[in-house]
Amino acid sequence: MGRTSTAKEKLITSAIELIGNRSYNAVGVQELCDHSGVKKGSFYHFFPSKRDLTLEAIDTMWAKFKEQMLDPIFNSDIKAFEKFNVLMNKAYEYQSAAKECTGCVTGCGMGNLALELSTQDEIIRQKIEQIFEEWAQYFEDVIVDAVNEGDLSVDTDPRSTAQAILAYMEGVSLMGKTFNDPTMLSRLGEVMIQLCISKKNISLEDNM
Amino acid sequence: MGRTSTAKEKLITSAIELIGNRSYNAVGVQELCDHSGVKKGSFYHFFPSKRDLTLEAIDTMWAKFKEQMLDPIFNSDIKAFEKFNVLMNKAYEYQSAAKECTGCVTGCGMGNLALELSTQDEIIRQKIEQIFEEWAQYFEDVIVDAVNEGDLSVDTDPRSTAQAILAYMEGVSLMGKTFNDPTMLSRLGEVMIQLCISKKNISLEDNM
DNA sequence: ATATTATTTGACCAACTAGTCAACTATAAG
DNA sequence: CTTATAGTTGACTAGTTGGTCAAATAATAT
Repeated sequence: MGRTSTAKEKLITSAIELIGNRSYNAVGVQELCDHSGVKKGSFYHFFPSKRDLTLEAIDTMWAKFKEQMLDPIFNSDIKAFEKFNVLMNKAYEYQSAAKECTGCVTGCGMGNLALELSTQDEIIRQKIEQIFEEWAQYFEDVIVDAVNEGDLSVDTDPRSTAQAILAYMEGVSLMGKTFNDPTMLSRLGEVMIQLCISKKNISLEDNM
Repeated sequence: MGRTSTAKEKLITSAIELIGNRSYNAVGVQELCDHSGVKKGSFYHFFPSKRDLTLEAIDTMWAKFKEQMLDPIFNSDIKAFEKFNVLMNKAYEYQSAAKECTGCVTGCGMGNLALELSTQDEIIRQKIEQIFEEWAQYFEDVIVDAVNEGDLSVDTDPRSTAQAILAYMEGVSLMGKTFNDPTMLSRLGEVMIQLCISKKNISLEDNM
C-alpha cells in the first residue's frame, strides 16, 4: 500500500555513475539527490546513510557486471585462455567508451572503491574482498579445467593464479586510468595469460 | 632573515602519513595541522592550498622511494630478474609493517592517489603518470640488459613489459589492501617475472 | 641595537557536509 | 470511498570544509 517509487533505483544508478566517475568522498548526498531528481528527505527515507547507498550500489554494480560480462564469457565454450582475452577486450572497449563520453578513463569501479575506502570502512572492504573472491572463482574454474585437460601444468596453483590474473587486470586498469589512456588496457592485456604458465613448467633457466 | 621554520617539512610528513593511511579527501587541512602541530595560518603561509601540499608530498614520497628502494636495488649487480623479486619482497615487508603498526595494509601511496584523483585533478594525474613513467624506466633498463645478454628473447618489448610489471605490482598492492593481507604480496609476487617471458619465445601452444 | 623579514597566531568566513523531522500527499488495498 | 501507509517535501540542524587576514612575534643580517 501507499505510493510506489523509483527513487531508490534512481539513487543507486546515480551513485554508480557519479561515484564511479569521481570517488566516494568527492560525491555528496546533495549531488546524488540533484542528479537523480530526488529530494534529500526521500534519500533518507530509503537509505539510512550515504554509506548504505554505496553498499547497495556495490551490490548492483557487481550483479550487472556478472550478468553482462562474466557470465556470458565464462559460460561460453570458447577456449579457456581466450576467455581472459575476451574479458580484457571488453574492459578496453568499456574504458574507451568512458573516455569518449566523459573524457576520462574511469578504471574499475570495484578497484577504485577498494583503494579509497579499504582502510576506512571495514564493512565496505569486506564486501569488496568477497566480490574479488567470487570474481577470482570464475578464473579459477577455468584454470582448473585447463589443468584437467592437460592445457596447463599440474603444478599450477589455480587459486593463486586466478588471483594473480585478477590483480593484473586491476593493475592494468589502474595504469589505464592514471595515463588516461584506454589503449593501455589492450596493449598490456596481451601478456596477461603468461601469468598462467607455471614456473615449474617453463623454468626461467630455459629462457635466461 | 626572519625566523626559520620546520612547519613545511612537518606538514609534508604528516600529509604522507595521514593521506597515505586514509585518502586525500578523508584528511582535512585542520587534521593535517593538528597532526603536525602547526596552526592553520601557518599552513597557508607555506602552501596556497591543500592540493599544493599534496603535490609536494607526492614529490617527497617519490624521492624517498627512489632513494631508499629503487636506487639501491636497481644499481646493485644482482641478477636482472632477481631485482624484481627483491623489490616485491621489500613491498611485502613494508605492508607487513604497516599492518602491524596501523592494523591496515595501506597499499601503494602512488596507486592510491592515482585512483582517487586521476579523474578529478589533471595536474595530480599528470604528476603520477610521469612518476609511473620514471618508475617503469627502472624496469625497462633491466629488461633491455637482459635482452642484450641473451637472457630474454629479442622479441621482448621492453617498454610494454616494464609497464606490465609495474601494473602487476600495483594490482598486487591493490589486492593486498583489499584483503588487508600482506601475504598476498609475497604469494602473488612469485609469478611476477612470468610477465617478462615473451609470448613468441614460449608460445602458448607449447603449453596448452 | 635595530630594521627587516619570515613565521606564527587565532579569530574569522562563506560554503558545504551528512543527516533530521514534521507536515503533506498520493495511492494501493480493503 | 475510505483508510492505512509509503513516499515526498523543504526547511532545519550542528558540525566541518578549505581558505583568509591583520596583528603579533621572533630571529637574522646589518
